[in-house]
Amino acid sequence: MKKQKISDAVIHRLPRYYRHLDDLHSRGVVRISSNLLGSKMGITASQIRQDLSCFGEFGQQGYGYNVAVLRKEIGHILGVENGHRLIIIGAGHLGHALLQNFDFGAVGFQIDSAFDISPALIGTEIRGVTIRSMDELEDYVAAYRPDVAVLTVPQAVAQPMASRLIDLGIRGFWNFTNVELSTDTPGVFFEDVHFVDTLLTLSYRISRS
Amino acid sequence: MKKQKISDAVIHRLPRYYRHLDDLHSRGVVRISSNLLGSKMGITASQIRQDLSCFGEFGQQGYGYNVAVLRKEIGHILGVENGHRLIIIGAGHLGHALLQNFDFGAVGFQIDSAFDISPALIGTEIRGVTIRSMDELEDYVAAYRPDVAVLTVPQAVAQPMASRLIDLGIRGFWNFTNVELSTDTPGVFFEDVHFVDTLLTLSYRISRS
DNA sequence: TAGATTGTTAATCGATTAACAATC
DNA sequence: TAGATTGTTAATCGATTAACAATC
Repeated sequence: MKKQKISDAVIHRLPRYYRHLDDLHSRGVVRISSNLLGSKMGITASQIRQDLSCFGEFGQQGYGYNVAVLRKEIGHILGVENGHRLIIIGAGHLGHALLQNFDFGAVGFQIDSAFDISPALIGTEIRGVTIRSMDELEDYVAAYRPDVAVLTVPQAVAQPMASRLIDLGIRGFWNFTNVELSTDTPGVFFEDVHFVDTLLTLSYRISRS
Repeated sequence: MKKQKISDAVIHRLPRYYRHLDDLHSRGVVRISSNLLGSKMGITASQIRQDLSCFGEFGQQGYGYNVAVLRKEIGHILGVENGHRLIIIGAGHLGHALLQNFDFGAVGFQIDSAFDISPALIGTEIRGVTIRSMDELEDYVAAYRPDVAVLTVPQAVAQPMASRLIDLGIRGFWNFTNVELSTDTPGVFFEDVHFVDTLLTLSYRISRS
């Protein structure tokens, strides 16, 4: 096991490993070799072994990997057991859709609360999550200390809202606003879901084939 | 200008260039050097010039790049002028949110129609787009030949639905199902929006800081 | 034991950065 | 003209793949 800095390339493959192992696990597969997993995922066995070696030794010569064990280990590396707590900022159509469809629990997140400015939404409840007024944000975060904010607000208020939340101690942003956010505060992470970028990539590919 | 194969790394930076140039353009900036654009985007000037050289010569020595021109050129490379046509498969919460919030026109896409199986939705209209029954899919696609399908259906029906659409001639999938799709048909592209993966990446980062 | 498959080191490949002549 | 900045070639860096001894 090397303990050098983990590259972004490796980090971005971890969730994919987790997803595939979860799939194998739920289908009752007990063991898998790097070779088999690689062909299932369309990458080389070498890369899988190289990636995993950044974090430890999870396999066994002549046998391969125990699916349940490896799934658990990668889950641990990703922090799915840490019980991160999350608030949703903006309960419009997208926030609503995430609340309704997305299985936060399956990846170890717990939805604490949602916030919006619309009087029509405040006080209502979606899937057991109460929508609160943005005015309560300061008090709420101070009291319950959530870790992550899901940002689904209009572009114009994205950066000010992020800054406000960072001041309150939020350290992770799942950012759906299509605005690139920034901060001077160290230890704050932005994970952007840029819908536009992926659709443009698709446009590029179908335009030249 | 080199005309070798364009790497994925370059392709994935193109939408980002486009987004930043669009921003500069809308703010009235007329010219920009690779150096300035690089510091705005957090990448090196060298990389920008190297990337652009894959597609042509868009700058001028001693001057830099004309923002409007470069924006248009990259838009052209991405195919935003091609008027791609798109159908939405699954008009649940997520499909609904995309219809309501996402500016397809800004990236050169036109929403043709949406499809669902829910009788409560069929026949209704969202932002001028009619929701049709899935039963009409074959006739509709045969008649209007859309290019791309947005897939927001339950996981269980994702692959069969994709296969059905591929048989009808759909060549691009904007895939929100969290299922990895596949096909034997050449010239079909999948662009996945894996919510789970990005949230897990965020979990990883906040777990070790 | 023999076969299989790991973890790791070395080799290769590709992507990023640096340097600089060309030229606006 | 002099200064600025490109496009491109060369150098460096990092990531992927191959190879193989270790060993279950």
